[in-house]
Amino acid sequence: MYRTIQQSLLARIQAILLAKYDITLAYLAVEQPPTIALGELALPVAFELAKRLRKAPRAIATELAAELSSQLPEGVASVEVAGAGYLNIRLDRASTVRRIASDQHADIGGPGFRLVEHTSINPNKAAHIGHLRNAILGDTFQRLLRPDAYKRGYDVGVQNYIDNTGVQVADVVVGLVHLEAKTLPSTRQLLTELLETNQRIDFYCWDLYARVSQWYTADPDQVAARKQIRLDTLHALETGNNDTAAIADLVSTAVLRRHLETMQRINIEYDFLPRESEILTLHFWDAARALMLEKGVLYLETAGKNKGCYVMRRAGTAEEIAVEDSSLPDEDAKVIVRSNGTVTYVGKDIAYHLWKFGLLPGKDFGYEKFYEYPDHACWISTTHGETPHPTFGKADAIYNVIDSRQNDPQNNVIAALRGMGYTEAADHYTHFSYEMVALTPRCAVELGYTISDEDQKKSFIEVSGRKGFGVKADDLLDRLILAAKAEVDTRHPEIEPDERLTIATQIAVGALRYFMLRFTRNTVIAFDFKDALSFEGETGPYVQYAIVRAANIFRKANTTEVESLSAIATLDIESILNTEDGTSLWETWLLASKLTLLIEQCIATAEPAHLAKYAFQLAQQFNNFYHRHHILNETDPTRKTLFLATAAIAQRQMTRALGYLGIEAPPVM
RNA sequence: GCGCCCGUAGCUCAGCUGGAUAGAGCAUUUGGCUUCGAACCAAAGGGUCGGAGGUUCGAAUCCUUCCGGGCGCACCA
Repeated sequence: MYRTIQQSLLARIQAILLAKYDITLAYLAVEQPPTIALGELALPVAFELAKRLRKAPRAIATELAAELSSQLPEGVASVEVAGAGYLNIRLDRASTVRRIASDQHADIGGPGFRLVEHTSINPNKAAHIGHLRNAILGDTFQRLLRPDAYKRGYDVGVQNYIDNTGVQVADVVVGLVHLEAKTLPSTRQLLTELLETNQRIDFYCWDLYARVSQWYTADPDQVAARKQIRLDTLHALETGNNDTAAIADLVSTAVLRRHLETMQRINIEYDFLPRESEILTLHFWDAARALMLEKGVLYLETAGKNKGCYVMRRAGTAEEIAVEDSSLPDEDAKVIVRSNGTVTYVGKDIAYHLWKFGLLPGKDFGYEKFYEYPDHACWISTTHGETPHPTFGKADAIYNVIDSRQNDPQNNVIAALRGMGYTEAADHYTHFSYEMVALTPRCAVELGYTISDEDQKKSFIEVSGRKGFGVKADDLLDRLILAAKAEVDTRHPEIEPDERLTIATQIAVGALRYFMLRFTRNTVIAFDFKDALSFEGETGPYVQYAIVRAANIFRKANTTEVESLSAIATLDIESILNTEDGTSLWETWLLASKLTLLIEQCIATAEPAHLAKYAFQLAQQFNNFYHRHHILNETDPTRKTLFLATAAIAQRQMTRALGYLGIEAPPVM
């Protein structure tokens, strides 16, 4: 509702500016005054115009106020000039509250297919907390975009890229074959055994991957030979149709399945899993290469250190330097095809992204169902595939949730698209970048790792799959559930154990998802169990608890949220809202009405943290209200009805906000 | 050396495309459960917004420069 009022107000101001001064502003700032006593909205537009109109800001503001007052937009009670020239807007509290109660709000959405890629864990080890941040960011963003009961939304596809033929998978295959002496049949047997004994294959690989990484360099005499084994294994995976590739496929598919299970525990689902193996075998690169050559982005280097390679001008380098005005080779160019004819990672990524935008002529994946969720299936790429199948490429906009260390490669892909003339695609390519999750030295010690004196002094230490150094996602979740379960057990011994576990899980997921979302994307998270396991203060459970409290009120009052909200339609709430006491109620309504605004902001800035903050603030506001007014004991019937409606609106919007964060509200806790 | 990011209260972080008196959580101190559940609320202390210039009516926010820290800069993925 707040957004609706903002929009109509801005439209009026623009109309006035045009009519009175013949001015059109591309952007009009709206803020909220520092205190509600000054009003609900503030426009600093008079400052902006002061120079252009050669007038004092206050004089301009006075003129604008007069124009606005002659015909106030709906819901606006008064306009006044304040400070050095602010235009402060006061809303009609009662009518606005009624509109909020009837759930009027601006819509969000539009045409076009948007592709969100997130998670993309190498299928060679267990997911860790860094992967959790990625997946939670991506999933939350996807929820903000997707159509739902609250908004029209956008058509969205969620995909999780699987690098099943890369070095990381090759490494565990080397481990299985050369450290564990596994063959294809015995690998198959191992998988069955692990499954039957309820062991996690991804955990098994976690240790094996760390072991094999050390093994490569453990014996100085063997370094060259072992490096060769690694390369041969990688080559076998890329070629396919051999036992080594079959082992890789078995293991990576089993690990992938585990990743999907882990993510499902925290309410994350996918639509499609494109795999690198299909990008190779379906020859996406060949089509991309032809296109890049045709567009002149890719060229054969004939001199210098990159002689014999196909290269591309690196992102960010000035165009003047690169053009062939000088006979000197561009030494800084990015190699796309090596002198031995094989394609690099960035080359494959360019092909893949051409496909995402539907720009790769004659190429598409085969598709088959891979994993069933309660209300939809997740598809995976294959060479042949089933028909019919959904369409996943041909996106109008894409969001790649990839950590900031991949900044340069991502920019190279964008530069390639732009260089090929696909400016639309390049403009709608968002690298949804975020900083890593590291461990505090204290946390590392707590986990039993020995750390150097140098690391001890740092504020955080980077995790490393190669060293087996990190916190596994499932382990963290298990610990969170255990801690939440202990609380629920003592608070609610009367509830059935199964239900207590369900509630504990909801709380654990709430704590985890909120923890990952409360930091803005470019903040490095220094992970510590003490903070992550907290259920108090600025946490997910704090918001969940506020919702539970509200729900308890309706249970005891023997009414519902919907009834309470409709009950105020015919009541005289003006007299209450316009008192000093009513101001705190009004502030709760005002904040509750900002949900749409926040969602729009999060989408525009690709920053879900704002919504997490909002959910917390709303819960704080509600808790304050809860303590100030004892709702069920209220004797004045009008006041009681308004109190109930206030609790209802807070509950409704908190529940919605948490929903977008992927957090459920437990019935009790 | 080049590129990107960060530096705000004791600690961890917000600060909405520049706006009115810089805010939260944790920690510390104090007060509040016979009430709709205290996973809560209220209050207090705590700030040269890394330093210095500049732009502006106005700067934590934009520009320049310096200091400190992180991450990238492969014919690896």
